[in-house]
Amino acid sequence: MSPRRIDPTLATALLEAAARLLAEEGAAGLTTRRLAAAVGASTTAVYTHFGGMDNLVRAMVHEGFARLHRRMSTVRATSDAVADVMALGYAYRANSLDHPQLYQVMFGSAALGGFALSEGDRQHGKYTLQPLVDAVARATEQGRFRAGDPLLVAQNMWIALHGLVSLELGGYLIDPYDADVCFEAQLRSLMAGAGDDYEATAASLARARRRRSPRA
Amino acid sequence: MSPRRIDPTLATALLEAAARLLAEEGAAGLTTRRLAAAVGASTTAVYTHFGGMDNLVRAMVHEGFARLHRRMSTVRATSDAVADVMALGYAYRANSLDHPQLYQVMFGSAALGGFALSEGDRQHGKYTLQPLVDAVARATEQGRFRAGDPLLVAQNMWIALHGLVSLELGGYLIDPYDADVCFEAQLRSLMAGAGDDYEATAASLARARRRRSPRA
DNA sequence: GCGGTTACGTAACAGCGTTACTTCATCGAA
DNA sequence: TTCGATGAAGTAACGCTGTTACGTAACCGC
Repeated sequence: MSPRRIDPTLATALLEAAARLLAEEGAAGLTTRRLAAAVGASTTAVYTHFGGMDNLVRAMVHEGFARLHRRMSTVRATSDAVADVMALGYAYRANSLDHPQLYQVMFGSAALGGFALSEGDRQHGKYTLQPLVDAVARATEQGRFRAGDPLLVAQNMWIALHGLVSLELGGYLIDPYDADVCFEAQLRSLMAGAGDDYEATAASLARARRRRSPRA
Repeated sequence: MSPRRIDPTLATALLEAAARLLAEEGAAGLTTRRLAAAVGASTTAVYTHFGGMDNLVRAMVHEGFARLHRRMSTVRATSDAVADVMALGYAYRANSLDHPQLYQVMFGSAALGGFALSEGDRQHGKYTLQPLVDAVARATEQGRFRAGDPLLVAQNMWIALHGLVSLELGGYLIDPYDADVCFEAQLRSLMAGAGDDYEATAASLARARRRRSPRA
């Protein structure tokens, strides 16, 4: 086949095709050859533009973190900071469920060609967590959470949220209690663990639930 | 090479070699050919004994769950049920850190040839959680935890623990707070979230810490 | 118009899981 | 004691993977 001079940037086409392949067929379906076929190019395109499959995956992961951050940023601060924290939890989980395969790649739950996050990638993840840290700080100022470092509290909430999403996506939550039940129970437990009054959390949870974004 | 009639059971030799390969070189190092070379056999040995790579992995995962259950079962019930719960948390994390690669395979954090847990495998995981459910039930009876279904409470604790271990093994917990700090902070938060008095938890945590098993 | 750079395709290499097909050792029965 | 069956092992191949050496064609600055 003769060389083609069609796409303005084959790189973006590759990224879009990779995202589609990953979403539709999972990590196993994302191969250089299928990628090349999807954009009508050769497998070497991946190497000229990204230097290898792992760098392409890294670019996708960066985009995933950016989207997660965008999604978290849509949660506005209100006078009920605890509701804000839980609204962020809803946003986090909703984003993960909208892009399950990408989430599993982002957090290592799907090995993709020996891909591993670099130090810089982790800084990206830290940045993503910032809206939650802010909300926790405000909840602490409002006296709902007991005194403590908002970063540590937020990190522990994120850890628990990740555990839930990770096990939910892996299909480990079945039993009598499915992921929805576990999620709301965990939100209440997390707020109580941070110092909020158990009953006060219930009212905030109702507010947070009303603020759920309809779709990504 | 002529056929060999050496091993009493090549199946167990394969499993042992697989465990060693996985532990020493990670999921990427566990291939049929390297496995065959490790036991001095051909790749077809995997198929005659396990019917495929994924079934061999499944056998390893079952062994991993069994070992986790054994480890959890070494935590004895005491008069301080909250300390028991946290001691189980220590045991869970210690077992995971002793077998990090296996843990990541067990919970899907390392794709191994399209391996996926079956319904029966999940029942196995449920069985593993039982010691924690019992401890939570006793903490509830002792009035330390607020009234609620021990299974749901235990499941949420497990979810949070998995989140921590998963992110720790993936190298996501750096920052000012490393995994050790996050772990103990999370234990306190979890107990408080379940209804325990925040200060009472501190004393129980000290007891649980003293009970840590030295090694696997 | 021309030379250098860059982007791309072709073809190949090594390695992967998997699977016919063959060989050989063992065991039970006549 | 010999014979047939069973089953476990090896050999070789298929199709797939990521990756790379090499050739070629298009673009860009002069």
